[in-house]
Amino acid sequence: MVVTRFAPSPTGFLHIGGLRTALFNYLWARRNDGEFKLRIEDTDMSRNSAEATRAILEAFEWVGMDYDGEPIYQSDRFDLYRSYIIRLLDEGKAYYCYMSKEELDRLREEQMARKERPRYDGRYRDFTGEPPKGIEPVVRIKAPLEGEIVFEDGIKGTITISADEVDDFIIARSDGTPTYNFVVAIDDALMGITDVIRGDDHLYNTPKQIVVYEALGFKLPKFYHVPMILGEGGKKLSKREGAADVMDYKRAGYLPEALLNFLVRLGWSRGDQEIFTMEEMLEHFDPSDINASASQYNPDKLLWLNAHYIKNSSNERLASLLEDFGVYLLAHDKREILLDIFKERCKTLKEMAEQITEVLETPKEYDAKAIKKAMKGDASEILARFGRKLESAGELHLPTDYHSLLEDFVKESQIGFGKIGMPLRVALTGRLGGPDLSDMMSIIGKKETLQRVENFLRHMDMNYAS
RNA sequence: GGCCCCUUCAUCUAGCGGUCCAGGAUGCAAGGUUUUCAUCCUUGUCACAGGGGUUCGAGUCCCCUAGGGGUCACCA
Repeated sequence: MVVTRFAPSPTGFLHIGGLRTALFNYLWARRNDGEFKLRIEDTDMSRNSAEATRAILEAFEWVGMDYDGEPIYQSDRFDLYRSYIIRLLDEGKAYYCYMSKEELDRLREEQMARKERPRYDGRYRDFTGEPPKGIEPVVRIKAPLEGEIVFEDGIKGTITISADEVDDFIIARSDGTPTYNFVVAIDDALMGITDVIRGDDHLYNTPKQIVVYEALGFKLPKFYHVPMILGEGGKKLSKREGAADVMDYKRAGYLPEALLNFLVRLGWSRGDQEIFTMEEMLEHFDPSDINASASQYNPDKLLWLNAHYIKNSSNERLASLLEDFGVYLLAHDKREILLDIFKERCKTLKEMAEQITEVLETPKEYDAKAIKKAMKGDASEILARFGRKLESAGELHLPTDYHSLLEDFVKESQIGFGKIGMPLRVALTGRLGGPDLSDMMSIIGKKETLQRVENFLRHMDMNYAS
């Protein structure tokens, strides 16, 4: 049985690095019919917030990842941690250290002055005398004095760290509260976590946690330290790149499956495959295939994937998603045409909403450059003539109806398509570019088309009359 | 700075000693399709960080150098 966990500290929103780690854990657990658990690391009472926890849960819900059981809050488990501290104290595997913060600071300064690594010197490790008065002691665990701490990392291979890199670190503060490396080891062991997949910024915590595991006689899980996601240029991921809230991606019009697909391919691959459905990820993901080197955030690829998933979404889903962006299409009679057209051309839902709105609304202004290009010579006249033809035509509904009308017009007038195409385009949207003219006319209807032609001709008269 | 980890196109990556004059994808460029823009299709551009070994043979193994990242709390 594989049991994994995601263990964020609720100090802010969930960013994509965290989401990727969560995804890896989720996939590996689900692939093995195991369990994926959530643990909130809130031992530092001054820094955590309930709001942050809610934000993390919200992000999970958006991308569709579920976890087993209820989230575990470390703040609920202080008594448990306390009992293990007492046990280690009783067994002589941990001890009270009466060194004050000031003394410790002084020691560190001296060590740094001597160009040594700041490190607790173990002065209370075997202390048996009378403890100094007026000091609330911390509890330190006895780390090995010599030798090496060696463990197998499923991604990076054998990691060897010299014992003198690991000092007798504090497991309980002077106020009695337990510290991070201690509680992580206990919780992982007690929760039955078999595979720890986490960011490689935790690589150096692992030997410390191993000290705890061994002192308590717990079985070690497998460790996988996933390289970080770097920003563009190979530097730390910045807020405007991917360090922002995962929910910002929703607000920017990304589909959750696009984000997940993007993230799973950052550091992991399967041959040449780029597109992965959740089912395919579930079928193939293995943390031991994760690359040992860091990867960079690549917004272009995310956009490409998002465009791909938009194209392959049902119109019904898109219509309902678009409501978050102020576009209400569920009851629109030309909904299918509209969505068929725009899902082919947009990279985000937000962009789609903007472009749909542009077509649905009468242009408020006309691009001067477009006019210059489209309205040469007798363009106004041609457009007016097209208007009259449209008016006198009968009932028109489908894009093909409008298309034949346009074709007839071009033939009768003995002009190229561009002669009417460009002016009509500016009349309809205010600029050059955009969807097929027949499609647009069909969507907005005959009446609105005529109205826009008329509006535009009036605009030309008023501003460009010669 | 000490320690640990990493190093294939601009970017994500394939490659697990010969099948690699290094493959795919994104980006970029050109062409085609289209009434325009976008999509789409085709083609092209672009890499084994450097230097030593090991080996009949190295992108693949080892060492060194350089570069990058991480970490050194009574934070998590």
